[in-house]
Amino acid sequence: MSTRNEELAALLHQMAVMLEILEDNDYRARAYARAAGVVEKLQEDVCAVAARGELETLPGIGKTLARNITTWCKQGTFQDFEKVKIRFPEGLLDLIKIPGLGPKKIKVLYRALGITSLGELEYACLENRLIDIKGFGLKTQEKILKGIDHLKQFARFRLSSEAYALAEGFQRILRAELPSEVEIYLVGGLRRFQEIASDMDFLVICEDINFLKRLEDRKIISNLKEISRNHIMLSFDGFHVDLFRSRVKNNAAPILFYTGSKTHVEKLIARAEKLGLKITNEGFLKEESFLETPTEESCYDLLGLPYIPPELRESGEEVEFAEKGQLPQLITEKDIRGLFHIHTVASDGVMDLERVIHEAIARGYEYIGIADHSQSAYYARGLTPDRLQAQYKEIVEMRRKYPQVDIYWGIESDILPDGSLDFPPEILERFDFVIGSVHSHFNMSKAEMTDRLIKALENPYLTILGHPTGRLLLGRPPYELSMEKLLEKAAERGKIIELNAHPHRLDLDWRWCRKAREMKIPVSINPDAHKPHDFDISYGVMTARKGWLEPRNVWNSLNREEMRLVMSRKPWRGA
DNA sequence: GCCGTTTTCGGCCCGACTGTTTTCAGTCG
Repeated sequence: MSTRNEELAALLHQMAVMLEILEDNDYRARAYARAAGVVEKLQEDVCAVAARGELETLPGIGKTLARNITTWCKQGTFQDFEKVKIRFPEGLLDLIKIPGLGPKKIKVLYRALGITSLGELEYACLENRLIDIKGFGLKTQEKILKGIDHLKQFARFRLSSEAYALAEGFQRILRAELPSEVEIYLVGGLRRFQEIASDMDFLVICEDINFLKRLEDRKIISNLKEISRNHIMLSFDGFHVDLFRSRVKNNAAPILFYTGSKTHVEKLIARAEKLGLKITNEGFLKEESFLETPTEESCYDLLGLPYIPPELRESGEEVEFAEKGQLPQLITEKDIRGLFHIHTVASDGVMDLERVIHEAIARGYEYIGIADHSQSAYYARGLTPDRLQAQYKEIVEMRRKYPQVDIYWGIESDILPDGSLDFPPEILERFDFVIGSVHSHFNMSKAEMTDRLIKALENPYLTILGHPTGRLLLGRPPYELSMEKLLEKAAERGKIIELNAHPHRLDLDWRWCRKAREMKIPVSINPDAHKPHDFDISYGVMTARKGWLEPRNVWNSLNREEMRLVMSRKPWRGA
């Protein structure tokens, strides 16, 4: 599936939302939504199908959609879309981000109150204008206000994946603009791999900063502000940028200084003092003269410390570990030998089983674990027992066809509100592994949710606890639970905890990874893959690194033979 | 807008929860 399919799917989806709000025929909207899903799941390039004139053979795509898609392939848009877009107030789409507001309610707000943006909606709420509308009330109004507040609070934040993409784009532009000898470095929290970012920091080593004015004139950047001689603020693509400047070439001290964290640097400064050294944002000084610090390694070397990777530079504790020579040997992507938690078209993935296998082989993995949704996850076409049987047959066939990779058969089983898994033991027993995940009933009390998950961990068939906190970064807060109690139970029962590598989740949080490591609970870095791109687990690995994890702490760093052995013994089932 | 026929139009994915109602519509996973 190409990105072109994703692009078209996004456009069709937007069309569906706009139609649902503007028009009264929901089914026209639904047809576009359905088509979006079909295009997204399509295994080949949609425009190749269009070129063959075979679009109408796809389910949910008739004459009109076939014509529109064909036009889109040639022109990047189609007339029906443009017509609707002209009639649709731009700011209205933002409203869908507010929890509890769907197309129906937005339609009412638009028609009854003429609301077309978040700002207008907030104002209407503050004037109590929502409570009189049919279907709305005080609670809804308060919930909306809370949602707007939440959005505003997080509006300046980006997922790390998005922030890195922006940082790369910004660096590319600077490189094109600047003479080749100018050095540009990403520093700050983003370099230390925080899971969400409110800004990005760069260090530029150069004399002349007039290039920034030129970029502002060309509207590539905006809000240019000189805070001090060596600190400039600006906006790039709506994202806040702090640009620090240094003039000394081949000097890594400012890189270290601006990468932080503040606590980390303070610890280094304190250590330097004891050694008769001084650290500033300009360099390392001994008796008022600068020392050579061409690399960060040389900086740490002057302090008698081994190199500390940026992602570890947080609380300052890492400096003490470095002093004792006890820094972790951090996991790398190369250490990951196989992937679990992969969805296929059998539930809500877009890849068929064979496509998944090709992807895994192409990426050099030694084993994979298929885990589609279970029967309760109706919205995700969760597998029923009879469909499981069909999948098993397919797995057996693929094992024969692709002996170069080990294929494990698993399930992502819903953890039901009472803590039970979604299939009886006689079915669960047949899987090589079982991931248990919460997908519904999030609003339980802390005690209830903890009990629910503990009961799931007590189930002998559960192998991995999936996305343990359920958080969606910048989207949904984690559910209330006692992570300490969960980890204790996991340790007691030999269970594995997932580190969901999806950039929206990164769950287990890196702060808990360290705890899991201390408790010797294996962490599995899982892609939760629904499409080929999701096989990229780099953000999961970075989270693991930030959580001090070493290869020995990570379950899927086991090699093929080691994994075979574990799978044959299934220690999580107990004695 | 699509589909499957009862060929020319009516029906179109589940279930729990919430907040609104006073029996249900909208949202969410």
